[in-house]
Amino acid sequence: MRVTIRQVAAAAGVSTATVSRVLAGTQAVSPELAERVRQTAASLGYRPNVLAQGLARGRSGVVGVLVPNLANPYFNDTIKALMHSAERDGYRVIVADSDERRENELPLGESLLRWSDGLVLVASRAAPTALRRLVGAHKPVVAVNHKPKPEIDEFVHISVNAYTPMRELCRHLVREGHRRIVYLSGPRTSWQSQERWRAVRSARRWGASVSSVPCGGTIEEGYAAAEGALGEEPSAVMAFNDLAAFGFLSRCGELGLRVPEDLSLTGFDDIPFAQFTSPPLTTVRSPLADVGVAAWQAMRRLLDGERRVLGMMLPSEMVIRSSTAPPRSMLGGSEPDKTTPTT
Amino acid sequence: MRVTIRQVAAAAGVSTATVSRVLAGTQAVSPELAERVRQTAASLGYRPNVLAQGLARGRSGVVGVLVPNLANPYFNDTIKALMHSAERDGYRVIVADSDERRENELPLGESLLRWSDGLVLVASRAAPTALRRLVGAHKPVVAVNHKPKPEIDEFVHISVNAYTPMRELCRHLVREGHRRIVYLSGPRTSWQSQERWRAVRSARRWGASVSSVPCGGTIEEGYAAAEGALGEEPSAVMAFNDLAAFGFLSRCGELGLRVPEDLSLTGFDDIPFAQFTSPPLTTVRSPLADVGVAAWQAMRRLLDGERRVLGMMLPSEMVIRSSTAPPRSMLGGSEPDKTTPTT
DNA sequence: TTGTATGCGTTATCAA
DNA sequence: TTGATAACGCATACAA
Repeated sequence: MRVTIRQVAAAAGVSTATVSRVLAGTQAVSPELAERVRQTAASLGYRPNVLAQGLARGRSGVVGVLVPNLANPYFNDTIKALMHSAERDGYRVIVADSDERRENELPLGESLLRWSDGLVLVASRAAPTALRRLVGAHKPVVAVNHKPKPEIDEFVHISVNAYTPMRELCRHLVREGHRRIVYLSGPRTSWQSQERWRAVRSARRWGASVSSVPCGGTIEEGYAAAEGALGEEPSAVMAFNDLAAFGFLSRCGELGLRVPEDLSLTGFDDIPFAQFTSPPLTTVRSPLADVGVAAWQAMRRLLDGERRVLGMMLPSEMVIRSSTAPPRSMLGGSEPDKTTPTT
Repeated sequence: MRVTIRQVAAAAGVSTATVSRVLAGTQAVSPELAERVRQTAASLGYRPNVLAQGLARGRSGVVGVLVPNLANPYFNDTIKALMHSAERDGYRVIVADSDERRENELPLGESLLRWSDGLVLVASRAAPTALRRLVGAHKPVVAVNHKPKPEIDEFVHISVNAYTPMRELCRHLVREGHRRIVYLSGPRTSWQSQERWRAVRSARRWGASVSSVPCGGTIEEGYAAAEGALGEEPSAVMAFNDLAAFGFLSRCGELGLRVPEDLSLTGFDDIPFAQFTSPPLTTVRSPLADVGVAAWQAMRRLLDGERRVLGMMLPSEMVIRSSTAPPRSMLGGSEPDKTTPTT
């Protein structure tokens, strides 16, 4: 059996209470005693039993994180930042993966809450009733990139502002001459996808015709959605995220379509490999790590008992690379915007 | 406060012992009583406190997983499979990320072990002394893709046989006519990288000249290593993994080198996007999910107290796609690159 | 400042 | 089959 606090107390000739106080630093102990306790604890290699600590303290020192899909690089940076932030504060993270199935979220969330002091829901697609039950556990819940629900205001929202940069990106495309834009939509229940589509629709006011094609957020779905989207004969395609854009790009290559010569393409997130595709992807840079850090800070405050913890809307910005360019009609044709002609 | 076993016992008019027995199913209880207990437990929404359970049982129902880098897609599928397998057996997974720094492994591993009943080390680069300390906790340790250490045989190994398919891939390249092969090596302390390089070296017996260029396992490192590797004037480049291959490929595009016309390129792992690059990547398919499942099965057995749990060496296979082709020298013969100059 | 004693919520041992 | 009750290892209110 492992060495317990009792053995340390015995070896140091003090009570278990003193050992506990010294090691947790919760109360003042005379320097000599403290030193002696620390010495013997170290020499015995004593490690407090976290389960017993948790039981006695009423909190486990663990937080749960629920993501739709661990295999999506998009979530990795966020989780990583969250995890490291939590680690620095002495917390451990347990994670679960709902496999993009909203019906998994409630049971998994409840399971996580049994182990943890709080729950971080990333890009949750859970129904309001499910969320209500999760919140009902009376433990802090932080929602990342989740649609704000006025009717359940008991959790803190950390979100990325997708609308503004996405709209800016549309504006950019329109300025370059694109008039026919297709949006490859993400998971149906994804709030972020709705926001991005809302932004794309706004391009109508600049005179573009836009439509939405069901797709998803994976490489495979982007690949599969390509032909349908091309049927709409767009000059620019805006994918829900970089993964879908990448799958789409791959299919374009097979079909002999060149990007950006024949077609402009944009993604979203700016995951690490977005700048390494051929051509490098025009996209929107999501502050992935910042989101993780912000989520932890909010969680930390909630765990510390703060009443009003405010949510955040983090900014993101357009990143123009080489997968977008003026459409062919602009290049050949009647030479509309004469950028070069000096005469 | 949450509802405890005592309240359920009171409401059902039985002892806490009976409630525990019914819900855990550890001992026979008369059907009527059992039913009554179940009813009241359900109606009260009783959930056993996992911390108290863990303390009383002497095990937490949690296993720890330590990976070098959570952001590497390579690990995602493995972790995901491991996690889901563990979930099915009622276990939760806590994960930590060493950020590719071997000095982080010991502290993180020890931290994980405090919470968990066992530890899975994925692609560990820890020093033998560190491993010895981890094993010293007397909890099961499963090592995934770690160099077998004869001197510490107290943990079970689950590995992928990289040597055989990598060698086969070399043979394939040589048969296609490649005589000058460069290997982009992975992390220095990675056993898998050593195995793969050992396989590449074996190409010497087929008459090829091979050399190794320091690189790493990330897109960025593959990108950065490109120019140095090209300096060796190889006709084929074999990257440590798909990520490095992808970075390399990206740089080639910038330098105006076409793959596979000017240069053949291979990866390793067959991560999801390998088939979507342009051109699709020739690589070796690592059974990522299978590794996760096998690691859990081994861990499960160890947790159940089995004495001799055997390790496994999982096979992997070469996947030929379009990033490899016979070198130009084979195509043109004595007419090296007369593609344009007609005169 | 230090020690004593109780509680945290379950499981498991022992009697009945 | 069921019920008291002692662990499990630690934290803390209370006393000294």
